Amino acid sequence: MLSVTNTLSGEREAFEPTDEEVLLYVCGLTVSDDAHLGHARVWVHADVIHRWLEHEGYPVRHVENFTDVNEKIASRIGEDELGDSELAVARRFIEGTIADMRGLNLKRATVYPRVSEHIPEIIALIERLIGAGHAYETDGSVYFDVTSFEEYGKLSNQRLEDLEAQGDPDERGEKRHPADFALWKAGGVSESAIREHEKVDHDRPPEGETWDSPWGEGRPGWHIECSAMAMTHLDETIDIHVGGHDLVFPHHENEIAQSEAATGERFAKYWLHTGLLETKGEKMSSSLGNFFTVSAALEEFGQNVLRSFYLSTEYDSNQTFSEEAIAEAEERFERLERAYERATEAADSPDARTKVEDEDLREAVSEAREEFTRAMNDDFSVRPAMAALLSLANAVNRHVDTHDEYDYRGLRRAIETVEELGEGVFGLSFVSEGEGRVDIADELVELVLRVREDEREAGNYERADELRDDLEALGVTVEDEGDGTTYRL
RNA sequence: GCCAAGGUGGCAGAGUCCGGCCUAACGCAGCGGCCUGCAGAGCCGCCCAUCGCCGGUUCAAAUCCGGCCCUUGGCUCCA
Repeated sequence: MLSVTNTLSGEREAFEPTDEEVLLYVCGLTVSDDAHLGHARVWVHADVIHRWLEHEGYPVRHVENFTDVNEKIASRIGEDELGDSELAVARRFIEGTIADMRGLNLKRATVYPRVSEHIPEIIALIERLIGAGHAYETDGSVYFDVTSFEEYGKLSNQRLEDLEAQGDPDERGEKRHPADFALWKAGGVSESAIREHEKVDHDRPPEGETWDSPWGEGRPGWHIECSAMAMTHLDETIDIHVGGHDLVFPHHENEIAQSEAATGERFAKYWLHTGLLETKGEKMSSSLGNFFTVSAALEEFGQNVLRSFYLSTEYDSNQTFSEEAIAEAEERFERLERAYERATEAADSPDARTKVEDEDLREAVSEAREEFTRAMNDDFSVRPAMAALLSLANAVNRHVDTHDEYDYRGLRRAIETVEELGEGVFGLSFVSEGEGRVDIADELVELVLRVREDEREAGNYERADELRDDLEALGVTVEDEGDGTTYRL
């Protein structure tokens, strides 16, 4: 039923996990800075994929790594209050990232492995590669020999000759082939990381971590960690590997090479790559400095609006971040939320009858479920799935608008559908955020509304409108209905 | 230069794999009506699309084939 677009084949393929449990690996963050909205885009889409798989009855084992050993992290040692060691700096950003993830209402991964805690596994994998003749040691560093893996380039459709031609001879150093990549790097952090470090005011040298290995003191290369951690926490063959499009080459290409060279097994069955987030035609990235951090965005827009924003484009397309796009995402979410609230209120009201049956409403519910399922099974097509929920919202509104007595069962089905799909699969939540404060706020708002009602009854509409405007300025939207006044925080 | 993805209404964005239900979804913006003291929300309706360009296949193409133009991403740390 479910089909996914596999970067490896470039085609849509039927999804068939190896075992009952789906093994999902998400290429996580290098924690050298606060996470930005581009990272969150991957998280939310991976989260929806995870949720949909579970909804369809697949148990999911979800592994998402934190890269806590990296030159960039080391270069920030001693900066501000970040910490006085590479791992301390990393820990500080991991904490922030976990908070961001919670703020976005992501389902927890099964494991969040860290590179620094998998050095023995990494070393073992490198030894295995050397033993199999796929890697060589020079001066305490170990490189993967790309010419030893005949399928090298199969993910990104690169040919070794092309890669060789474009390689800068000066950068080749001790590598046999320009595309060879480091599995293990001798010594501490590089010169460039030290220079980067010295640009800022520091009181300590950028002493990155080093570990003992059969080749002497050193640090793991960038790509090997993912292979080692995926194999440790999942298996030698995983089902789904998710990551940003910018990782296809060289990162994922190298992961395939080193993993498959070592095990002789296919590393990942399905490679899913998420599109990048852009601002004004440029990708959002730490190095370009054009980013919006997740925590700032959560503060400003809230988790529902952000999720709604990400869900307005398919996972594999690029998306542009703009104020207008956020505003539209907010409208979409609120349209759904209002309908949900209306349905709840109508179902709970005395006008709801179990003997009333509105065929249109009930049909709309089953159509929405069918369409949502069809869309999600078609490579997680989130946008048409959202359209299905919005069509259901329309049917709910129409039902409530045109009936004096409500179809209780029909409304319940609509509510359950929105809860199951909108909340359960899309991870939206149709309750006011910050519920803790709502209790007293509610009473205060109601108090003001009673005053306003008196003014209205007395015909003092000017005064009533003033009160409404003042409430609006505080973030409370007041709406008069035929049978009373409602408000939203 | 090499590799990949994409060009659909004012905006955004499905549909393209499996040609016809596409007279092109959902939404935002705009316009009209209903409702309403007004506004908002909601409902109903409308406006806006030679589906990048050229050629081909076909009874039939946004969808298939060929060529061209343009945009974005990767080839260096990157989600």
